[in-house]
Amino acid sequence: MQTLLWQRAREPFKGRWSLPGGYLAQHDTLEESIRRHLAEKVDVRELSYLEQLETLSDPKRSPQEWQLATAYLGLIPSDIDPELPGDSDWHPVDDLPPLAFDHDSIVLAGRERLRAKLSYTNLGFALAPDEFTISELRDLYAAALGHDVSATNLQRVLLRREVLEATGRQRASGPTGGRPGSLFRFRTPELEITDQFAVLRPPGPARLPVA
Amino acid sequence: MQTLLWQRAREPFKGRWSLPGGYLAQHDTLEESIRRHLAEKVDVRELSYLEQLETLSDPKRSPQEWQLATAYLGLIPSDIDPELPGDSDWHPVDDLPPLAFDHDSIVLAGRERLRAKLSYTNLGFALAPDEFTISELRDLYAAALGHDVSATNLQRVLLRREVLEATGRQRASGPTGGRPGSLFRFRTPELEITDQFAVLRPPGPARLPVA
DNA sequence: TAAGGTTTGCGACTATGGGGCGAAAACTGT
DNA sequence: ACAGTTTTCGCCCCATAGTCGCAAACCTTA
Repeated sequence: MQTLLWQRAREPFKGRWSLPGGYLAQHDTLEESIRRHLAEKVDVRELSYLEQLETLSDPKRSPQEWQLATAYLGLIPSDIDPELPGDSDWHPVDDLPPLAFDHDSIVLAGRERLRAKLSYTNLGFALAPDEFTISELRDLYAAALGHDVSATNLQRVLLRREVLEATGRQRASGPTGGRPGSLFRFRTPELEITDQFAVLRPPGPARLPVA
Repeated sequence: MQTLLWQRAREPFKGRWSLPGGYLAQHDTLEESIRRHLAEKVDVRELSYLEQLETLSDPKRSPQEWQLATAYLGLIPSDIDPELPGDSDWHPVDDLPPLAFDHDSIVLAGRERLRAKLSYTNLGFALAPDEFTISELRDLYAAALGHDVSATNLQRVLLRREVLEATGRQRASGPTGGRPGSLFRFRTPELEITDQFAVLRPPGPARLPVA
Protein backbone atom coordinates (compact mmCIF):
# COMPACT_ATOMS: atom_id res chain seq x y z
CA MET A 1 0.00 0.00 0.00
CA GLN A 2 1.75 3.06 -1.27
CA THR A 3 1.06 6.76 -1.49
CA LEU A 4 2.00 8.99 -4.37
CA LEU A 5 3.99 11.99 -3.20
CA TRP A 6 5.89 14.70 -4.95
CA GLN A 7 8.60 16.97 -3.75
CA ARG A 8 7.63 20.60 -3.56
CA ALA A 9 9.62 22.85 -5.83
CA ARG A 10 8.54 26.13 -4.24
CA GLU A 11 8.06 27.64 -0.84
CA PRO A 12 6.42 27.06 1.49
CA PHE A 13 7.74 23.64 2.47
CA LYS A 14 10.18 23.66 -0.44
CA GLY A 15 11.78 20.24 -0.74
CA ARG A 16 9.22 18.61 1.54
CA TRP A 17 7.15 15.74 0.26
CA SER A 18 3.49 16.48 -0.17
CA LEU A 19 0.34 15.08 -1.67
CA PRO A 20 -0.23 15.96 -5.31
CA GLY A 21 -2.62 18.83 -5.88
CA GLY A 22 -2.90 22.40 -6.97
CA TYR A 23 -5.10 25.43 -7.19
CA LEU A 24 -8.69 25.34 -8.30
CA ALA A 25 -9.29 27.13 -11.56
CA GLN A 26 -12.36 29.32 -12.00
CA HIS A 27 -15.49 27.49 -13.00
CA ASP A 28 -13.90 24.15 -12.40
CA THR A 29 -15.38 21.32 -10.43
CA LEU A 30 -13.22 20.18 -7.57
CA GLU A 31 -13.12 16.73 -9.05
CA GLU A 32 -12.12 17.98 -12.47
CA SER A 33 -9.43 20.04 -10.87
CA ILE A 34 -8.06 17.08 -8.98
CA ARG A 35 -8.01 14.97 -12.12
CA ARG A 36 -6.30 17.73 -14.03
CA HIS A 37 -3.58 18.24 -11.48
CA LEU A 38 -3.11 14.53 -11.14
CA ALA A 39 -2.87 14.10 -14.90
CA GLU A 40 0.34 16.09 -14.80
CA LYS A 41 1.86 13.34 -12.74
CA VAL A 42 0.30 10.04 -13.67
CA ASP A 43 -2.00 8.52 -16.19
CA VAL A 44 -5.35 9.39 -14.73
CA ARG A 45 -7.24 6.77 -16.69
CA GLU A 46 -5.94 4.31 -14.14
CA LEU A 47 -7.81 6.00 -11.32
CA SER A 48 -10.25 3.35 -10.23
CA TYR A 49 -11.86 5.43 -7.50
CA LEU A 50 -12.03 9.04 -6.40
CA GLU A 51 -13.91 10.32 -3.40
CA GLN A 52 -14.01 13.56 -1.54
CA LEU A 53 -12.63 13.38 1.96
CA GLU A 54 -12.88 16.70 3.73
CA THR A 55 -12.28 20.38 3.39
CA LEU A 56 -9.61 21.87 5.61
CA SER A 57 -9.96 25.45 6.67
CA ASP A 58 -7.64 26.07 9.58
CA PRO A 59 -6.36 29.60 8.91
CA LYS A 60 -2.91 28.51 10.00
CA ARG A 61 -2.68 25.48 7.75
CA SER A 62 -0.52 27.38 5.30
CA PRO A 63 2.18 29.58 6.79
CA GLN A 64 1.94 32.24 4.11
CA GLU A 65 -1.48 32.81 2.68
CA TRP A 66 -4.97 32.02 3.87
CA GLN A 67 -6.16 29.07 1.84
CA LEU A 68 -8.65 26.25 1.92
CA ALA A 69 -8.03 22.77 0.63
CA THR A 70 -10.42 19.99 -0.24
CA ALA A 71 -8.83 16.57 0.09
CA TYR A 72 -9.74 13.61 -2.07
CA LEU A 73 -8.99 9.93 -1.80
CA GLY A 74 -7.89 8.35 -5.08
CA LEU A 75 -7.11 4.69 -5.65
CA ILE A 76 -5.51 2.65 -8.41
CA PRO A 77 -5.39 -1.12 -8.81
CA SER A 78 -2.38 -2.93 -7.46
CA ASP A 79 -1.28 -4.33 -10.81
CA ILE A 80 -0.58 -1.11 -12.61
CA ASP A 81 2.51 0.93 -12.10
CA PRO A 82 2.31 4.15 -14.06
CA GLU A 83 5.31 6.14 -15.20
CA LEU A 84 6.23 8.93 -12.85
CA PRO A 85 8.14 12.15 -13.36
CA GLY A 86 11.35 12.62 -11.42
CA ASP A 87 9.90 14.70 -8.62
CA SER A 88 7.25 12.10 -7.75
CA ASP A 89 7.47 8.72 -6.16
CA TRP A 90 5.51 6.07 -4.32
CA HIS A 91 6.03 5.83 -0.59
CA PRO A 92 4.90 3.01 1.65
CA VAL A 93 2.02 4.44 3.62
CA ASP A 94 3.27 2.93 6.84
CA ASP A 95 6.54 4.78 6.62
CA LEU A 96 6.01 8.22 5.20
CA PRO A 97 8.50 11.05 5.32
CA PRO A 98 7.44 14.28 7.03
CA LEU A 99 4.78 15.87 4.90
CA ALA A 100 4.04 19.47 4.06
CA PHE A 101 1.04 21.35 5.43
CA ASP A 102 -1.54 19.18 7.18
CA HIS A 103 -1.06 16.39 4.72
CA ASP A 104 -0.35 13.84 7.44
CA SER A 105 -3.84 14.26 8.76
CA ILE A 106 -5.22 13.95 5.25
CA VAL A 107 -3.40 10.67 4.72
CA LEU A 108 -4.75 9.47 8.01
CA ALA A 109 -8.27 10.40 7.05
CA GLY A 110 -7.87 8.66 3.73
CA ARG A 111 -6.61 5.45 5.29
CA GLU A 112 -9.41 5.51 7.79
CA ARG A 113 -12.00 6.02 5.11
CA LEU A 114 -10.57 3.22 3.02
CA ARG A 115 -10.46 0.91 5.98
CA ALA A 116 -14.06 1.57 6.86
CA LYS A 117 -15.41 1.24 3.35
CA LEU A 118 -13.57 -1.99 2.74
CA SER A 119 -15.71 -3.42 5.52
CA TYR A 120 -19.14 -2.47 4.31
CA THR A 121 -18.84 -1.78 0.62
CA ASN A 122 -17.38 -3.45 -2.44
CA LEU A 123 -14.54 -0.95 -2.58
CA GLY A 124 -11.71 -3.34 -3.09
CA PHE A 125 -12.58 -3.46 -6.75
CA ALA A 126 -10.55 -0.27 -6.77
CA LEU A 127 -7.51 -1.97 -5.29
CA ALA A 128 -7.57 -5.30 -7.08
CA PRO A 129 -6.67 -6.26 -10.65
CA ASP A 130 -9.41 -7.52 -12.93
CA GLU A 131 -8.83 -11.10 -11.88
CA PHE A 132 -7.14 -12.40 -8.79
CA THR A 133 -6.96 -15.31 -6.42
CA ILE A 134 -8.35 -15.12 -2.94
CA SER A 135 -4.87 -15.09 -1.46
CA GLU A 136 -3.88 -12.14 -3.57
CA LEU A 137 -6.99 -10.33 -2.49
CA ARG A 138 -6.30 -11.25 1.09
CA ASP A 139 -2.90 -9.62 0.88
CA LEU A 140 -4.43 -6.44 -0.49
CA TYR A 141 -7.00 -6.32 2.27
CA ALA A 142 -4.40 -7.07 4.90
CA ALA A 143 -2.20 -4.25 3.65
CA ALA A 144 -5.07 -1.79 3.59
CA LEU A 145 -6.63 -2.85 6.87
CA GLY A 146 -3.35 -3.11 8.71
CA HIS A 147 -3.98 -6.53 10.20
CA ASP A 148 -4.09 -10.14 9.12
CA VAL A 149 -7.10 -11.33 7.19
CA SER A 150 -8.29 -14.89 6.92
CA ALA A 151 -8.60 -15.98 3.31
CA THR A 152 -11.33 -18.45 4.22
CA ASN A 153 -13.36 -15.76 5.83
CA LEU A 154 -12.74 -13.16 3.19
CA GLN A 155 -13.94 -15.48 0.48
CA ARG A 156 -17.03 -16.53 2.35
CA VAL A 157 -18.01 -13.02 3.28
CA LEU A 158 -17.47 -11.46 -0.12
CA LEU A 159 -19.18 -14.32 -1.92
CA ARG A 160 -22.17 -14.25 0.33
CA ARG A 161 -22.54 -10.56 -0.19
CA GLU A 162 -22.37 -11.21 -3.92
CA VAL A 163 -19.47 -8.86 -4.26
CA LEU A 164 -17.18 -11.41 -5.85
CA GLU A 165 -17.84 -13.96 -8.54
CA ALA A 166 -15.74 -16.86 -9.77
CA THR A 167 -14.40 -16.65 -13.29
CA GLY A 168 -13.99 -20.40 -13.65
CA ARG A 169 -10.37 -20.01 -14.64
CA GLN A 170 -7.47 -20.51 -12.30
CA ARG A 171 -4.00 -19.19 -12.02
CA ALA A 172 -0.96 -21.33 -12.81
CA SER A 173 0.71 -22.32 -9.59
CA GLY A 174 3.59 -20.23 -8.39
CA PRO A 175 7.30 -21.06 -8.39
CA THR A 176 7.13 -22.67 -4.96
CA GLY A 177 4.46 -25.08 -6.03
CA GLY A 178 1.18 -25.42 -4.27
CA ARG A 179 -2.35 -25.79 -5.48
CA PRO A 180 -3.27 -23.19 -8.08
CA GLY A 181 -5.89 -20.74 -6.93
CA SER A 182 -9.19 -20.05 -8.65
CA LEU A 183 -9.58 -16.63 -10.16
CA PHE A 184 -12.30 -14.25 -9.01
CA ARG A 185 -13.44 -10.85 -10.05
CA PHE A 186 -15.54 -8.11 -8.53
CA ARG A 187 -19.04 -8.11 -9.91
CA THR A 188 -19.38 -4.36 -10.30
CA PRO A 189 -16.68 -1.72 -10.72
CA GLU A 190 -18.66 0.93 -8.88
CA LEU A 191 -19.17 1.55 -5.23
CA GLU A 192 -22.04 -0.38 -3.71
CA ILE A 193 -22.76 -0.34 -0.05
CA THR A 194 -23.40 -3.74 1.40
CA ASP A 195 -26.10 -2.51 3.64
CA GLN A 196 -27.15 -5.19 6.06
CA PHE A 197 -24.84 -3.62 8.52
CA ALA A 198 -27.30 -0.98 9.26
CA VAL A 199 -27.66 -2.18 12.75
CA LEU A 200 -31.11 -1.28 13.74
CA ARG A 201 -32.63 -2.86 10.74
CA PRO A 202 -36.12 -2.30 9.49
CA PRO A 203 -38.46 -5.03 10.64
CA GLY A 204 -39.11 -7.92 8.33
CA PRO A 205 -37.63 -11.20 7.21
CA ALA A 206 -34.10 -11.81 6.04
CA ARG A 207 -32.52 -10.15 3.07
CA LEU A 208 -30.23 -12.59 1.39
CA PRO A 209 -31.47 -16.01 0.39
CA VAL A 210 -28.67 -18.36 1.25
CA ALA A 211 -28.91 -19.89 -2.22
CA MET B 1 -37.55 15.28 12.67
CA GLN B 2 -37.43 18.82 11.41
CA THR B 3 -35.11 21.00 9.40
CA LEU B 4 -34.42 24.65 10.02
CA LEU B 5 -34.99 26.72 6.91
CA TRP B 6 -35.12 30.39 6.23
CA GLN B 7 -36.66 32.30 3.42
CA ARG B 8 -34.18 34.06 1.18
CA ALA B 9 -34.50 37.80 1.14
CA ARG B 10 -32.32 38.40 -1.92
CA GLU B 11 -31.79 37.02 -5.38
CA PRO B 12 -31.02 34.43 -6.47
CA PHE B 13 -33.90 32.28 -5.34
CA LYS B 14 -35.55 35.21 -3.58
CA GLY B 15 -38.43 33.95 -1.49
CA ARG B 16 -37.34 30.33 -1.75
CA TRP B 17 -36.64 28.35 1.38
CA SER B 18 -33.02 27.44 1.91
CA LEU B 19 -30.65 26.06 4.48
CA PRO B 20 -29.14 28.64 6.80
CA GLY B 21 -25.65 29.74 5.86
CA GLY B 22 -23.56 32.54 4.50
CA TYR B 23 -20.24 33.60 3.17
CA LEU B 24 -16.94 32.62 4.71
CA ALA B 25 -15.03 35.51 6.19
CA GLN B 26 -11.29 35.79 5.68
CA HIS B 27 -9.21 33.84 8.14
CA ASP B 28 -12.23 32.07 9.49
CA THR B 29 -12.55 28.37 10.03
CA LEU B 30 -15.46 26.84 8.19
CA GLU B 31 -16.88 25.63 11.45
CA GLU B 32 -16.59 29.01 13.10
CA SER B 33 -18.28 30.53 10.12
CA ILE B 34 -21.14 28.09 10.30
CA ARG B 35 -21.62 28.74 13.98
CA ARG B 36 -21.51 32.47 13.41
CA HIS B 37 -24.10 32.44 10.67
CA LEU B 38 -26.28 30.10 12.63
CA ALA B 39 -26.04 32.29 15.71
CA GLU B 40 -27.94 34.95 13.81
CA LYS B 41 -30.88 32.60 13.66
CA VAL B 42 -30.90 30.40 16.72
CA ASP B 43 -29.17 29.98 20.01
CA VAL B 44 -26.09 28.08 18.98
CA ARG B 45 -25.32 26.80 22.45
CA GLU B 46 -28.00 24.24 21.80
CA LEU B 47 -26.05 22.68 18.94
CA SER B 48 -25.32 19.21 20.19
CA TYR B 49 -23.43 18.10 17.12
CA LEU B 50 -21.80 19.59 14.07
CA GLU B 51 -20.08 17.68 11.32
CA GLN B 52 -18.82 18.52 7.89
CA LEU B 53 -20.72 16.83 5.10
CA GLU B 54 -19.28 17.70 1.72
CA THR B 55 -18.09 20.52 -0.43
CA LEU B 56 -20.12 21.29 -3.52
CA SER B 57 -18.39 22.75 -6.51
CA ASP B 58 -20.62 22.38 -9.51
CA PRO B 59 -20.03 25.62 -11.44
CA LYS B 60 -23.73 25.81 -12.20
CA ARG B 61 -24.91 25.38 -8.63
CA SER B 62 -25.49 29.11 -8.34
CA PRO B 63 -27.10 30.81 -11.33
CA GLN B 64 -25.22 34.05 -10.90
CA GLU B 65 -21.74 33.75 -9.57
CA TRP B 66 -19.26 30.91 -9.36
CA GLN B 67 -19.21 29.78 -5.78
CA LEU B 68 -18.33 26.82 -3.63
CA ALA B 69 -20.23 25.69 -0.59
CA THR B 70 -19.26 23.40 2.23
CA ALA B 71 -22.24 21.76 3.84
CA TYR B 72 -22.45 20.80 7.50
CA LEU B 73 -24.83 18.65 9.46
CA GLY B 74 -25.97 20.21 12.73
CA LEU B 75 -28.23 18.61 15.32
CA ILE B 76 -30.09 19.77 18.39
CA PRO B 77 -31.87 17.69 21.04
CA SER B 78 -35.54 17.05 20.58
CA ASP B 79 -36.58 18.76 23.79
CA ILE B 80 -35.43 22.25 23.03
CA ASP B 81 -37.26 24.64 20.81
CA PRO B 82 -35.27 27.80 20.34
CA GLU B 83 -36.77 31.14 19.44
CA LEU B 84 -36.70 31.84 15.75
CA PRO B 85 -36.82 35.08 13.78
CA GLY B 86 -39.73 35.61 11.45
CA ASP B 87 -37.99 34.52 8.28
CA SER B 88 -37.02 31.12 9.71
CA ASP B 89 -39.01 28.07 10.58
CA TRP B 90 -38.84 24.34 11.19
CA HIS B 91 -40.03 22.10 8.41
CA PRO B 92 -40.70 18.38 8.65
CA VAL B 93 -37.86 16.76 6.79
CA ASP B 94 -40.21 14.34 5.05
CA ASP B 95 -42.17 17.13 3.49
CA LEU B 96 -39.90 19.98 2.51
CA PRO B 97 -40.83 22.83 0.22
CA PRO B 98 -38.70 23.33 -2.91
CA LEU B 99 -35.28 24.46 -1.80
CA ALA B 100 -32.86 26.94 -3.28
CA PHE B 101 -29.60 25.90 -4.96
CA ASP B 102 -28.65 22.26 -4.46
CA HIS B 103 -29.92 22.25 -0.93
CA ASP B 104 -32.16 19.25 -1.54
CA SER B 105 -29.15 17.12 -2.19
CA ILE B 106 -27.48 18.49 0.92
CA VAL B 107 -30.47 17.57 3.05
CA LEU B 108 -30.40 14.12 1.54
CA ALA B 109 -26.72 13.72 2.32
CA GLY B 110 -27.33 14.88 5.87
CA ARG B 111 -30.14 12.44 6.46
CA GLU B 112 -28.10 9.64 5.03
CA ARG B 113 -25.15 10.47 7.21
CA LEU B 114 -27.32 10.65 10.29
CA ARG B 115 -28.98 7.38 9.46
CA ALA B 116 -25.67 5.62 9.04
CA LYS B 117 -24.06 7.01 12.15
CA LEU B 118 -27.04 6.19 14.31
CA SER B 119 -26.27 2.57 13.49
CA TYR B 120 -22.64 2.35 14.42
CA THR B 121 -21.97 5.27 16.75
CA ASN B 122 -23.51 6.80 19.84
CA LEU B 123 -24.82 9.75 17.87
CA GLY B 124 -28.30 9.84 19.23
CA PHE B 125 -26.99 11.68 22.23
CA ALA B 126 -27.32 14.62 19.87
CA LEU B 127 -30.98 13.99 19.28
CA ALA B 128 -32.15 12.97 22.72
CA PRO B 129 -32.80 15.01 25.86
CA ASP B 130 -30.59 14.45 28.87
CA GLU B 131 -32.92 11.79 30.21
CA PHE B 132 -35.50 9.78 28.37
CA THR B 133 -37.39 6.54 28.37
CA ILE B 134 -36.67 3.83 25.86
CA SER B 135 -39.93 4.47 24.08
CA GLU B 136 -39.10 8.11 23.66
CA LEU B 137 -35.73 7.16 22.28
CA ARG B 138 -37.34 4.64 20.00
CA ASP B 139 -39.53 7.32 18.52
CA LEU B 140 -36.52 9.50 17.85
CA TYR B 141 -34.67 6.68 16.16
CA ALA B 142 -37.73 5.72 14.16
CA ALA B 143 -38.16 9.28 12.94
CA ALA B 144 -34.51 9.57 11.97
CA LEU B 145 -34.18 6.14 10.42
CA GLY B 146 -37.46 6.28 8.60
CA HIS B 147 -38.72 2.91 9.74
CA ASP B 148 -40.09 1.23 12.84
CA VAL B 149 -37.68 0.35 15.59
CA SER B 150 -38.22 -2.25 18.26
CA ALA B 151 -37.88 -0.79 21.72
CA THR B 152 -36.77 -4.12 23.14
CA ASN B 153 -34.03 -4.38 20.61
CA LEU B 154 -32.93 -0.81 20.83
CA GLN B 155 -32.51 -1.05 24.56
CA ARG B 156 -30.57 -4.28 24.44
CA VAL B 157 -28.26 -3.13 21.68
CA LEU B 158 -27.47 0.24 23.15
CA LEU B 159 -26.99 -1.17 26.62
CA ARG B 160 -24.70 -3.91 25.44
CA ARG B 161 -22.63 -1.40 23.58
CA GLU B 162 -22.45 0.60 26.76
CA VAL B 163 -23.85 3.59 25.01
CA LEU B 164 -26.76 4.02 27.39
CA GLU B 165 -26.91 3.81 31.15
CA ALA B 166 -29.87 3.71 33.50
CA THR B 167 -30.39 6.66 35.80
CA GLY B 168 -32.42 4.72 38.33
CA ARG B 169 -35.21 7.24 38.15
CA GLN B 170 -38.35 6.77 36.17
CA ARG B 171 -40.82 8.99 34.47
CA ALA B 172 -44.29 9.55 35.85
CA SER B 173 -46.74 7.67 33.74
CA GLY B 174 -48.55 9.54 31.03
CA PRO B 175 -52.15 10.72 30.94
CA THR B 176 -53.38 7.49 29.40
CA GLY B 177 -51.94 5.40 32.18
CA GLY B 178 -49.53 2.60 31.64
CA ARG B 179 -46.44 1.51 33.43
CA PRO B 180 -43.96 4.34 33.92
CA GLY B 181 -40.75 3.96 32.01
CA SER B 182 -37.26 3.97 33.46
CA LEU B 183 -35.08 6.88 32.52
CA PHE B 184 -31.81 6.43 30.66
CA ARG B 185 -29.09 8.71 29.52
CA PHE B 186 -26.24 8.54 27.04
CA ARG B 187 -22.95 7.84 28.73
CA THR B 188 -20.89 10.30 26.74
CA PRO B 189 -21.96 13.43 24.89
CA GLU B 190 -19.30 13.06 22.21
CA LEU B 191 -19.20 10.91 19.14
CA GLU B 192 -17.83 7.44 19.74
CA ILE B 193 -17.76 4.84 17.05
CA THR B 194 -18.97 1.46 18.16
CA ASP B 195 -16.34 -0.38 16.23
CA GLN B 196 -17.07 -4.07 16.21
CA PHE B 197 -18.88 -3.52 12.98
CA ALA B 198 -15.69 -3.44 11.11
CA VAL B 199 -16.49 -6.55 9.28
CA LEU B 200 -13.24 -8.19 8.49
CA ARG B 201 -12.08 -7.99 12.01
CA PRO B 202 -8.56 -8.46 13.20
CA PRO B 203 -8.02 -12.00 14.37
CA GLY B 204 -8.44 -12.70 18.06
CA PRO B 205 -11.09 -13.26 20.68
CA ALA B 206 -14.15 -11.16 21.32
CA ARG B 207 -14.06 -7.58 22.38
CA LEU B 208 -16.85 -6.99 24.83
CA PRO B 209 -17.08 -9.08 27.97
CA VAL B 210 -20.73 -9.85 28.32
CA ALA B 211 -20.60 -8.79 31.97
C1' DT C 1 -61.21 -3.05 45.61
C1' DA C 2 -61.80 -5.13 41.50
C1' DA C 3 -61.71 -4.98 36.48
C1' DG C 4 -60.22 -3.32 32.15
C1' DG C 5 -57.11 -0.70 29.38
C1' DT C 6 -52.43 0.81 28.46
C1' DT C 7 -47.57 0.95 28.44
C1' DT C 8 -43.13 -0.87 29.86
C1' DG C 9 -39.85 -4.63 31.12
C1' DC C 10 -37.83 -8.88 30.32
C1' DG C 11 -36.76 -13.56 29.31
C1' DA C 12 -36.72 -17.31 25.81
C1' DC C 13 -36.20 -18.56 21.33
C1' DT C 14 -34.69 -17.87 16.51
C1' DA C 15 -31.97 -16.18 12.70
C1' DT C 16 -27.96 -14.44 10.70
C1' DG C 17 -23.39 -13.83 9.86
C1' DG C 18 -18.52 -13.98 11.08
C1' DG C 19 -14.30 -16.68 13.00
C1' DG C 20 -11.34 -20.80 13.63
C1' DC C 21 -9.69 -25.11 12.49
C1' DG C 22 -8.31 -29.09 10.22
C1' DA C 23 -8.55 -32.32 6.56
C1' DA C 24 -8.55 -33.00 1.74
C1' DA C 25 -7.27 -31.45 -2.84
C1' DA C 26 -4.07 -29.93 -6.32
C1' DC C 27 0.11 -28.53 -7.57
C1' DT C 28 5.87 -28.60 -7.93
C1' DG C 29 10.15 -30.63 -7.43
C1' DT C 30 13.23 -34.35 -6.02
C1' DA D 1 6.36 -42.26 -5.08
C1' DC D 2 7.06 -38.78 -1.59
C1' DA D 3 7.70 -34.52 0.75
C1' DG D 4 6.60 -29.71 0.82
C1' DT D 5 3.37 -25.98 -0.32
C1' DT D 6 -0.78 -23.60 -1.14
C1' DT D 7 -5.62 -23.54 -1.83
C1' DT D 8 -10.29 -25.11 -0.91
C1' DC D 9 -14.00 -26.51 1.74
C1' DG D 10 -16.83 -28.39 5.25
C1' DC D 11 -17.97 -28.28 10.11
C1' DC D 12 -18.71 -26.23 14.46
C1' DC D 13 -18.72 -22.29 17.51
C1' DC D 14 -19.90 -17.81 19.05
C1' DA D 15 -21.48 -13.07 19.03
C1' DT D 16 -25.13 -10.20 18.08
C1' DA D 17 -29.55 -8.85 16.41
C1' DG D 18 -34.72 -9.76 15.69
C1' DT D 19 -39.25 -11.63 17.31
C1' DC D 20 -42.67 -12.83 20.42
C1' DG D 21 -45.32 -13.16 24.31
C1' DC D 22 -46.24 -12.71 29.00
C1' DA D 23 -45.74 -10.46 33.36
C1' DA D 24 -45.35 -6.09 35.78
C1' DA D 25 -46.79 -1.49 36.86
C1' DC D 26 -49.65 2.20 36.35
C1' DC D 27 -54.19 4.70 35.32
C1' DT D 28 -59.24 5.19 35.25
C1' DT D 29 -63.80 3.73 36.10
C1' DA D 30 -67.11 0.99 38.09
